[in-house]
Amino acid sequence: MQTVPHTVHCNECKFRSLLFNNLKGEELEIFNQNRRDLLFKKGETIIKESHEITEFLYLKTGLVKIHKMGMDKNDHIISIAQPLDFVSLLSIFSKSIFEFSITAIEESTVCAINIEFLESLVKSNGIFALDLLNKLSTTYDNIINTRFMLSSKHLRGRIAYIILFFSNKIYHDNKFELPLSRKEIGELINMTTENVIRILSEFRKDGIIGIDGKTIEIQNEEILRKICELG
Amino acid sequence: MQTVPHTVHCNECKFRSLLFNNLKGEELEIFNQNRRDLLFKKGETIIKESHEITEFLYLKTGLVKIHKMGMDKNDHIISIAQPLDFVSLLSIFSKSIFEFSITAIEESTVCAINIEFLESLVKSNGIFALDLLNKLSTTYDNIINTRFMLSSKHLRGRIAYIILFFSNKIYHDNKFELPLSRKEIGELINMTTENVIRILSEFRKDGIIGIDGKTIEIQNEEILRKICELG
DNA sequence: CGCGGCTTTGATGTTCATCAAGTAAAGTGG
DNA sequence: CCACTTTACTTGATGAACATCAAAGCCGCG
Repeated sequence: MQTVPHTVHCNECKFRSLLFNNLKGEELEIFNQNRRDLLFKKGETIIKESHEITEFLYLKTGLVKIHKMGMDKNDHIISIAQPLDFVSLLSIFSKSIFEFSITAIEESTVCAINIEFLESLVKSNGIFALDLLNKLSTTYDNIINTRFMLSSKHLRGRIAYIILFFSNKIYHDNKFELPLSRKEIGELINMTTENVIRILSEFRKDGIIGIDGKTIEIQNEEILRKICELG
Repeated sequence: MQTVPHTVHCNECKFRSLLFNNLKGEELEIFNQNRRDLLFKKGETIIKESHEITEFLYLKTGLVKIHKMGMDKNDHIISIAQPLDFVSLLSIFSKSIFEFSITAIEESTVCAINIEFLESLVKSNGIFALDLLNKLSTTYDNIINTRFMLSSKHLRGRIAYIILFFSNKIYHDNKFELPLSRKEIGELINMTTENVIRILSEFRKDGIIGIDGKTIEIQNEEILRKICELG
């Protein structure tokens, strides 16, 4: 991790519209003084579960995984987050320690805001509070709905889902490089590494996708969608 | 469903300490005018998913299930909520329609507050907003953590968990009446009705629990805990 | 009284995890 | 830079966990 100089004042930040649009003048000035920018390389830990919460972080560029160690001592990935998802919002207002770990799966930059300052802002600016409630609720709903949907699918459906997820939601391209290892994909959609590989190979043999190492190319999105929906 | 007369003014409400402790005098008076009490019998629908959100509801007495229809056209129970869990808080700030259904599984009374009034309160009272954020975050965290834990357990572990859940968290008694059918238990912990029955019988044969219709009595909590933790 | 829903048990088959074993790739130290 | 270790990837064989199917008893309700 590396602290980087503020490239832009909050005034000019393109993420301002996200949540901080209602902050004006002096408020935004103080805001700018209570934040710092951080840079994480691929694989670096951004937040470690059970550590104390002192800052609220949000992702400006990159890609991260939200994960947690299960009782089986294996790691489980709860969600993948990209910019505009408010990654560390989770559990920030409910506990004094983080419930989840967050790790960069691509080089990521993060804006960190002092948590006490954020709380004082909620108290003094009602519209900001409402925006925050809205964003928080949406983030959680998405996680619950996704896990809910995945849990009623078979292996093939889950693999299809995750390929479509990276293609449509993250990279917006039929061809992309998987940011996760086969093992991590298993941790994300609840299956063994062997079966991740097996089903990817199966899809390749059936001409649904092309595989070259970590590069995936969707060759038949129609079928992939059907497998995702029915499987 | 039945609208019942206000039994007590918000001033005297024992649930005030939950969330509304910071409302004083006039604020609380207006609050009292913007709410109504509702009574639901066992089995009645409190909230239907995809319906418009006009009120924020919270449970004063009884027990409810939060559930949702899956793509498999089967119902899935996401969580069981009792008084002090803020049932309809979920998705209230993120969408204009409910994401989930809520159904009474025991006779329940609910306090309903106009949603626009609640929003105006968030805007004008920062401490109330912070309390709400806190409660919302806790509610969601609990759901995610519970589902997370259940998903890594085998059938026996899940059944053990649910028996302990009702015994320790809901009824505070070794002997209790299940508020759910075998089918609903399956919907809650993701297994078929037949397997719910099979494993309950197994536990009975092993002398871990006693079963008489819907009445369950825990006979060996030690073992049940071990099955829950290891299974 | 009979119908539908809930419960129970057994038999069967599918899905998936585990085990084993080998290849490829990627880091590590001399 | 090359031997060495480790980590990631891949495929097949086996068995366990679990869903599905079938059949029958039970109970509440119109």
